[in-house]
Amino acid sequence: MASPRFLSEFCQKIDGKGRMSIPADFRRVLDESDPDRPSNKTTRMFLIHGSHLKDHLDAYTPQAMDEIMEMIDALPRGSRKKKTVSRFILSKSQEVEIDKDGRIVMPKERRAQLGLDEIAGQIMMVGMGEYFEVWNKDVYDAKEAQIDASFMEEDEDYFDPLELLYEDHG
Amino acid sequence: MASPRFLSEFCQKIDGKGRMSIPADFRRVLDESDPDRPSNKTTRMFLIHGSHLKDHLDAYTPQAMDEIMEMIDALPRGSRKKKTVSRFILSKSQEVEIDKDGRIVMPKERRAQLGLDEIAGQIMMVGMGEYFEVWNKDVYDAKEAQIDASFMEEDEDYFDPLELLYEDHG
DNA sequence: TTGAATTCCATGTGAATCCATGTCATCCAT
DNA sequence: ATGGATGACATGGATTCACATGGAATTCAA
Repeated sequence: MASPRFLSEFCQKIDGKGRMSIPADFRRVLDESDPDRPSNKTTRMFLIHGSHLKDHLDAYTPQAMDEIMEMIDALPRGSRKKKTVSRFILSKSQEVEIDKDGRIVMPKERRAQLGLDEIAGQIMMVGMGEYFEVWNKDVYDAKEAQIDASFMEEDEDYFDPLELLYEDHG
Repeated sequence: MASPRFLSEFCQKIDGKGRMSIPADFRRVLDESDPDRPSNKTTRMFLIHGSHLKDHLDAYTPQAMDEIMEMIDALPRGSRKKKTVSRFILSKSQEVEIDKDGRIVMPKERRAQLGLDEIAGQIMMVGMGEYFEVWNKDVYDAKEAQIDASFMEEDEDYFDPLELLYEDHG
């Protein structure tokens, strides 16, 4: 993957109709990752909400989603593995379009899942390189505090995630 | 790493809008580390602010950041390690551009984090070889005094950091 | 026909850009 | 050596523009 990556975090509002802006930085990544998209077509992305993700969604570029789907295709028909992956990924994915104002409409069921049903709230979008995560901001804040705490107590006074890249096993 | 390194410390002002000059010495390192950058594009750098850094930021060249990101790319999709590193590094990184006056705008949340919200203050930039650190000057001064003191008491009357380079395990 | 979803337009805020000033070191000519 | 010119660099102000977001208008579906 030499394409641009999703970096940083962005907090956006979601209104009662489920409309939310995709951060301009993320939009650029989505656009650039789909270079031969005809100019009359809008930018698209894929939302995954398999139960393994629990309390958030993953958002992928069409390109990355293609790669994943091709890897699934390559698994033998009828295999348990293929069925499991298909169940968790394919059946739990949906495509959404970005309108000319840079917004998507979050599907109703997703809003309910994130605890945003019928109310306007705050969405946190979290860059994870090849994809980004979509969270209810309140949930994310809590989760993050919890993760930070666990790493900090584990490693006492010193912890640097870069060191993980040089460990043998993980 | 054969590229030029970030050396020395520099103190600069940051204004109410978050604008701050990157020291000319550091700018040269950034420029030289990105030799095939098209001349129409401005110099860039990456700021990392993961919670492991606590009270400061790390600033990387695009080149160094690419190396890190490629190591992350190489990890398998869905693996715990990839997710952990992505969460601590990628979601806590942002690209900033250096304008033609040699300045960046420090993002608002970073200013808040460093305790520079809404006020003009002093920034300390500290060369660390491959990257440099960005501190609120007041915080840095305090921290440095504290670090110096701790090493001196720990090792009584003798301490030389160069010796660390020859220890077996660290 | 009525509610829901989609498209279009309006606007305020913050970011990017342009221009101007001041300061300091270096170089050159006197 | 001295004084002045030159240029690099840091920094301040002002203007322009992009973006997020709210609301209205229009289309679609039941």
